[in-house]
Amino acid sequence: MSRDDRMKPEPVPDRSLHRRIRADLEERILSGAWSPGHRIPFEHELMTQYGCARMTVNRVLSGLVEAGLIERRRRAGSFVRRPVGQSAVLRIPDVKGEVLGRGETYRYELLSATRRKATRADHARIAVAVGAPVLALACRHFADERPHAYEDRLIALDSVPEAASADFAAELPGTWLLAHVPWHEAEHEITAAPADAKTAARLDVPAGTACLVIERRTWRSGAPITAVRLWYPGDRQKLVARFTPSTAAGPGR
Amino acid sequence: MSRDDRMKPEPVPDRSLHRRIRADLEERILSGAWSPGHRIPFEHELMTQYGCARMTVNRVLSGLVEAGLIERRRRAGSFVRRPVGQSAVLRIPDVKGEVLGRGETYRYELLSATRRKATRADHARIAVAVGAPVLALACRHFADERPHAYEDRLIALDSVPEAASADFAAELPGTWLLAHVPWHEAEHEITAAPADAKTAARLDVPAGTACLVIERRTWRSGAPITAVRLWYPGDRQKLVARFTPSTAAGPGR
DNA sequence: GAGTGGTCTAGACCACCGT
DNA sequence: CGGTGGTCTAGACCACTCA
Repeated sequence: MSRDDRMKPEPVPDRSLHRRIRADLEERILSGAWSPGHRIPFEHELMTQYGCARMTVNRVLSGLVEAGLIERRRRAGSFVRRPVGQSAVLRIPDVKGEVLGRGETYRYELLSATRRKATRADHARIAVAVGAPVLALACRHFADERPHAYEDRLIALDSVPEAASADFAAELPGTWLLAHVPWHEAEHEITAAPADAKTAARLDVPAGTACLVIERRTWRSGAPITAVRLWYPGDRQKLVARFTPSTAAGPGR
Repeated sequence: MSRDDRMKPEPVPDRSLHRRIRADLEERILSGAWSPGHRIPFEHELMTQYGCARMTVNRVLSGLVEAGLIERRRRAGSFVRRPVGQSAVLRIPDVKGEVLGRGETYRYELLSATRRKATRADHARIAVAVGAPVLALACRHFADERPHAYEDRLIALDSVPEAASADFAAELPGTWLLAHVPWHEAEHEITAAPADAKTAARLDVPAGTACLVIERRTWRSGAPITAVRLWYPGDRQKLVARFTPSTAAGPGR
């Protein structure tokens, strides 16, 4: 209404209208112009401002809710949320890709592959039934011919029986699993630990070296798939996580 | 059409219709019933299946795109995406909340607060102009009266001049900043490192102890706000990240 | 009671792209 | 060319909640 001609969707002036509205509102929130607690305009006000239907602004505002930037209360209005504590989107690196990405040569070595029955320790690690068949793998990742990471992996064969016949000397277990088990839920646990003698030897560092240890457990439809523990000498590996409010975890979702 | 009575939105049968459709589709994708590359039904097919308007299924499918679960191509259809490598939503714990959450007592101690001009090292750390005023803080967090974390923080006073007069002996710097600098972008860097002699003494652990080190840099509208480095004895702290495809980073967004 | 957001409809026009 | 998704409209009814 207030703008020139908004009857035709315009051949993407910058982007679509709802994207421009979204960007506008995000900018105001991120810059602090609208600080936490601020009540942002009602849908019908934004409707008038942008000369569009309510559905359009509603879609934008719903998106902001999902992104955790605002919260909405009936009868009251929409409000800028207080920054969500500290959450971040972390990229857990794919070892091979990460090494190659730094321009170093990559090599992978399978140290051992053992098929056995799950122990009590295995159960504690990944909740696979004690006695169920598992495949235990140990391998090393090299960057420029220096040991870069040591990988200790368990695969639940009940969930992924095909893994028993896969050739993990030729193919990376992680890659193979990703290709054979489409979607999954995962949990990552990140700690620092001193390398024990055996691990230190495998990584070619002094025993006790501070290592970054990433343990990843993977399920599919609740069934355990794999657990993998990656040891990186601390000075060799960094994890980087970026936080922007729009990537932050939403409210309760 | 195929369902009983879909004229009235029904008083939330389970949830709203679009949520149920969303859950249905997610389930099929997550379970692997629709594996990567699978073409999911066209909008008009879903429309018929659920007896709703195209706008409704479109909203669901757009959401799945944003969540990174599917990709859509005009004329071709919508397809299940290959799992995104390894990304996860990580909760960087608020030290105080995390300690209290475990039922331990929490105490905070400010060791030093120094106002000075930014050095070259400060610039490298947080890109504050050399010579600009900064506030350097050192503090300790105690859990059950044992040192739990050592915090080394830098605040750019050009960006947050009020920080100069804040009483950081009484209030946690992180909390204070969160309340005074509404939204921000942040970057986290997670590494493992052996504790140097000074840090080890502050944490009351032997020198060389493997520590989890989290460095967080925060900006607001591109201007540096603060950088904080947290040292946790490795056996004392774990970071946990959960990955579910719907929280995974989307395609290009 | 009145005003807000939550949801949904039944259309519509367009851009794009594969055949 | 035809069919797909991308976007938008102008309504509508409802639930909730505050005054």
